[in-house]
Amino acid sequence: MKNSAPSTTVKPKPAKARVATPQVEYRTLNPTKEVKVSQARKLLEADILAAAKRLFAQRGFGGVSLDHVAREVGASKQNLLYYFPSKEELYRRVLHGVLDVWLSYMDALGQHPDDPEQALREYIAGKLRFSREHPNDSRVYANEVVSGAPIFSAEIAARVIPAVQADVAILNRWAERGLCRAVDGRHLMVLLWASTQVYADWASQISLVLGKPALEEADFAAAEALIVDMVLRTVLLGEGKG
Amino acid sequence: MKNSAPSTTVKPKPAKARVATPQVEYRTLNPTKEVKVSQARKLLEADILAAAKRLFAQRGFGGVSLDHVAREVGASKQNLLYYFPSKEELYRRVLHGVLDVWLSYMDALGQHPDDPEQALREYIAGKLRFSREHPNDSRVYANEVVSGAPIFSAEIAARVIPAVQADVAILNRWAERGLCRAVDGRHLMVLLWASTQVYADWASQISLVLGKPALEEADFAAAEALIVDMVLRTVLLGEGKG
DNA sequence: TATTTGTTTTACCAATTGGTAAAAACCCTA
DNA sequence: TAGGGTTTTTACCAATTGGTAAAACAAATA
Repeated sequence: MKNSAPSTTVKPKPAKARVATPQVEYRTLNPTKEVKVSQARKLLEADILAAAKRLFAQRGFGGVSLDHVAREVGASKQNLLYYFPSKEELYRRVLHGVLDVWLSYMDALGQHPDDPEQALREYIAGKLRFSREHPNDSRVYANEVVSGAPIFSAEIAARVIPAVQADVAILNRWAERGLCRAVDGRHLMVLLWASTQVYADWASQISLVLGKPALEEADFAAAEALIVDMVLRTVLLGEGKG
Repeated sequence: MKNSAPSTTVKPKPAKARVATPQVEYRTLNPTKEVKVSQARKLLEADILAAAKRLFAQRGFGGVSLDHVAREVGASKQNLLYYFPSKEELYRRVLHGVLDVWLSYMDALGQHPDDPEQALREYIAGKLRFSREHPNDSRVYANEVVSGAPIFSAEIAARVIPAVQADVAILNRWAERGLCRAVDGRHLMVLLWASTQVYADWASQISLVLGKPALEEADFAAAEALIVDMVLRTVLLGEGKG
């Protein structure tokens, strides 16, 4: 637990294999060395961000210490602070990346301007793919929003809200053109977020409900089928009332 | 900020007005004194639990310090530790209360064994009422589940899962009796939780979407209308396919 | 090779963390 | 009013927190 002896013991952990998503421009070089040394340093930054994301997802901002993040990547806290000047700045950087990913899975509605069914199918599929492929991004986002978005409400207002409004506008245009039923687009969007992201954020409880240790692809497929079914029944024109 | 001078300065804050939900048995006494003194002491415990719930909801387990909770109710940390022997025990007590409330809003399905429509309407209405009336309960629960339920997975498995299974069984029986369509009840329950609790957990973002500082009753009514509409279209027998 | 630049380590820091021990104050009842 | 139980305060504690300063080390460049 406590390795405070400063000078005698050498740190045994040799900076751990770097496996994080790079996001750093590669130069093609000598393939014998896995990555150029200067490159490896740049990678450390991405590595720190990845570890921080994982920890923030699990324990929230207040539940994570810089030392914890640093040890996770085999660096010292002071070394981490060389790359990120403060804990809040690190968190902000993580959130920024999360928001990028979040938004990148959200642009399906505009891809099919004349086909509500196809657009909604792809939107739901994309959002569920986000939950499956980036559960920690989803959880970091959820943590921040549940906390009242103390750090990121401005960025959400600037980047998420316009995207939502665009989607709502598309829904309204479809309704005007008689391509679909008129529903409250804002609440529909909320419902789509909720019902898809819950498969990342609540994975622990859902797997208890399903009686298996972790969610599998078939579970996501079943969720997708149900959500698509519900949404299309509601939004598409049909024999029903209203 | 720092009031570490121990002996000279007397704490100015005189233990703050107690307004928490009592949950403590009252004896009817002399109404001139608001509550009997010994009663007030019992109230402190409920007060601590209420403050802790609020803080845990906002900042998660790791983001809350005992000192913070204690100062919120005008007591000292050591005094708090007299009532709750450790931070984890305090958290556990809060979670326990939250789970009680959560479950108490979940028993609507069995109330109408022969009327799926009415049962589902009331279930959705009840869950949305929970989000409106107990947003912090919902957020504490969400925080714990997002974190992977490290403390409470056993209790969830013991109390929540059976309740869900009972509800799923009811849905299946309805389908067998031809009262409704056959859907995957487990995923339907997940969807119901997600789409109702999101109005507590994501209130900050939803109010941004709706362009108002806080959610109003009309917003919950609109949400209820949409969710009920979607669920009934999907679950009830109708003209549609499937 | 010398120097500059970029990176990491060592050594600190004050404040806060959860928690303990015991003295003091309070309250009720005999 | 004296005693006993309950509650609160005072006084500590070691460990951890986020963060700073500067020395030491490594890399690229002149």
